[in-house]
Amino acid sequence: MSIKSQPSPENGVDIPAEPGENFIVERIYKAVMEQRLAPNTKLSEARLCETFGVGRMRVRRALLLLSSQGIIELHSNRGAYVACPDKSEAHDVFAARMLIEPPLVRQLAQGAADLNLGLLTDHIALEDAARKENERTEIIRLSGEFHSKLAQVTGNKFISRMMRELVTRTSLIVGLFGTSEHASCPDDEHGRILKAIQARDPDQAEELLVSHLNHIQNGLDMDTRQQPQDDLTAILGAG
Amino acid sequence: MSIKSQPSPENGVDIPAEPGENFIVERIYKAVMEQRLAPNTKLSEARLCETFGVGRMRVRRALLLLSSQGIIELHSNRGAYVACPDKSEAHDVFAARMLIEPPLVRQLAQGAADLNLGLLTDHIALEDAARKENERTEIIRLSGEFHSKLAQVTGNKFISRMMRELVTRTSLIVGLFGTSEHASCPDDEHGRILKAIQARDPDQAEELLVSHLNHIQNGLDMDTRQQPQDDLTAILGAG
DNA sequence: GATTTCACGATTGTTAACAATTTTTGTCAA
DNA sequence: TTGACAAAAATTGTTAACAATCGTGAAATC
Repeated sequence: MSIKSQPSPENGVDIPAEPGENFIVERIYKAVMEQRLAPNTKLSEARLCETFGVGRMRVRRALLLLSSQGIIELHSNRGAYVACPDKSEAHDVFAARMLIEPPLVRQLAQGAADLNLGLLTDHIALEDAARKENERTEIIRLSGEFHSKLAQVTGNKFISRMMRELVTRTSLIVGLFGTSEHASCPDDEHGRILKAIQARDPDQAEELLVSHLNHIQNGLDMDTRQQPQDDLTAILGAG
Repeated sequence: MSIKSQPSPENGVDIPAEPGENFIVERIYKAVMEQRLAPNTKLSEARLCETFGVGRMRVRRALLLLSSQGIIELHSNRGAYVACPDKSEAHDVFAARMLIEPPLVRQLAQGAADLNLGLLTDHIALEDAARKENERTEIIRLSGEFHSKLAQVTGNKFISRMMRELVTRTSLIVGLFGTSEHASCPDDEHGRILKAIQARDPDQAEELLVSHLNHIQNGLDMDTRQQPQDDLTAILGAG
């Protein structure tokens, strides 16, 4: 909301003078998306204050926003913890995605010519590059972002928000229950979905997407869990 | 989040000792849903403080939450205003609903037998009653809530949240651009949709829903606007 | 040795005063 | 009357001190 958080031009150093709450939200959001912040990790106010060099008010506002997005959970008098979806929530997330994404890609495949599919082709390129370089966190983040960008090309901000939330949640779930390393988004399925969209083939696009989502689900084992991280500054400071 | 906001048992009076931020959020949310709070109405902190008998902190937290749900907008140093969707946003809302709701009712019509459709039948009864009594605000609110409840019967909290947000936004839009009085949700279309669901007829359910949404859209005139309300205490105090 | 109790430290929740900004009001001149 | 300008009032943003709560660990008791 406020504009102060931008790095001011007269500021010689690269460090922004005053990170706004949006900055903090984005930083934590990104860390969660890249699975650098494990579920159940505690986010203490004091820690975040010194990490971002900000007063407690900003941190608290950021935490409230994050909790309203379901990224963290606030326990009264006990602090903020990275959300830790259970089996039932995981089921709901995939059910919601199965409901929304098929008609979404179908619509894209039928879509008007003025759709900016370049966003997606560029993204696939990024994914390929990251896979070649074997950059784990980058691969994970881009894997999720592809689905967000599917929504973005509709240009509809509500659809984008919904998908963003579902994808974030999925990232938490995969981090919690994922088994094999490549489970997040196998091979080049994204590329094939995009090709089906470009070929204006709604049926195939939908089919590819559905089996893609199934692959992700099948890579989950609902009985294994990770333990919480703890060195926040290292995790949030650089990213 | 906190539990304090419940009216305590030992409290003889009906007035809750300390309304939590959830209470404030719900109250304002409801006022918006019933179109008692017009778009662009200013919600000043001091006003809300005395209306709810609460400190400024609670009010600010509530406003932040409401803004994250898109119900109000926060302008830096200028305060909070009830969201005022423009033509483009209105288009996006209906596009999003057209994407989500058809597969949703389709799924309900195909749905497992354990779905709690009683929630919907009860709701239709309430709508009929309100229509008979000619209670304007009640009719408006129930009209929107029907669609929220469609999502609720899936038992999926993500789908419910999405629909709730879209329905709220729709209420703002209808309030802003709606022309005729009965435009909100014509006749007994909800009842017929429910019947199609009960009859396990996905095609008809979807068709009825799509035409229903079209009716709502057709009742809008994107060139007329209402002016802001101002007596907050009267509006929020009783509802 | 195990369990309960209590007190301390650490963390979160709240309040009130202060600072900064915007909006309004009043004045003066054209 | 209208417009610009300046002071004042009202409103929002921020900070820091204070209060309340929770977790931990030591001491005491069984």
